[in-house]
Amino acid sequence: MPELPEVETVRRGLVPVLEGARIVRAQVNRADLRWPFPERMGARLTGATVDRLRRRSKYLLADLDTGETLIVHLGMSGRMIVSGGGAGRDMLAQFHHLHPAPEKHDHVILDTEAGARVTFNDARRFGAMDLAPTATVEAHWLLAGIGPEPLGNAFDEAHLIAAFRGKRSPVKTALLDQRIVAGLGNIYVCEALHRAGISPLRPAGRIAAARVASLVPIIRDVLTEAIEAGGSSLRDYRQADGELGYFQHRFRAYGREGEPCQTPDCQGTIHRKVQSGRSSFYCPVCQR
DNA sequence: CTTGGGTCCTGTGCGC
DNA sequence: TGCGCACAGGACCCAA
Repeated sequence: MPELPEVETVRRGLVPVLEGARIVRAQVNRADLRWPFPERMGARLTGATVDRLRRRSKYLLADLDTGETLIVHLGMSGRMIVSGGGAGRDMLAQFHHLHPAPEKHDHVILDTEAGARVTFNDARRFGAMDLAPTATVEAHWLLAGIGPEPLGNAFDEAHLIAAFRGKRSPVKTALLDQRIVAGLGNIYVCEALHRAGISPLRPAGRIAAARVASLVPIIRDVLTEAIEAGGSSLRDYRQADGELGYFQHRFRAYGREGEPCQTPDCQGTIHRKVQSGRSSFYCPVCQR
């Protein structure tokens, strides 16, 4: 499920629970997700305090006071469910230190000293967890090749123009390529291309530089709006489960096959076309 | 090197 | 109500 905005929403939901919190129990219910868990993961987490909870692309990074960083990827269906203890939690649950009954696919359960519980649930098991030294975590094989953060300074017009130059693959594919820009997935690529008026089918290297440049602020806007929509309901800790929040009602293209295009003065209809196994939603009239 | 297709896994929703 | 199928927001791996 989660792309950058959802992961960022999850991170913000987890910060009050995990930052500064000591993990007193780590229950690991299976040996792997997409890849094997690191050796003795439960033992290496137990007793550790989370100094900081960061995000890089679609990865959550929990820096521990042990010198290691817990790397978490939610895959397609991963959720972080918060229950029990800590300020702002459900009062009844806080009082009774109650946690919801274990559910199918609850793979990792972390309990904090303050009585909160964070449960990693992932039905499809495309998610991942690993531990790496904090000092070199950016060089971890999962993170090493990832491009600039789209909301950071390194993502700019010059970078995107250079990255697209000579590329024959469709712009849809190029924007999904995490080496070019971090954190975009199928939904926000569809949304950004729709706003930019660029067809997802167009080869990336055959888009005029000015139009490529226009994608930069559009990508920033789409992601920022989605984060704000997720963040607007963060008072409810359940938001930390990574659901799409209210922004899904604001999609203009994604999931709107057959609906009229929302671009002003455009009479087109949103079409769906499968590109390398992924659905692209776009308006063939105003996206060229 | 780039590029496209296959693949991992379970759940859901739809048509019949 | 049951069954089969298409599809789902990611990203690695490999063949060409």
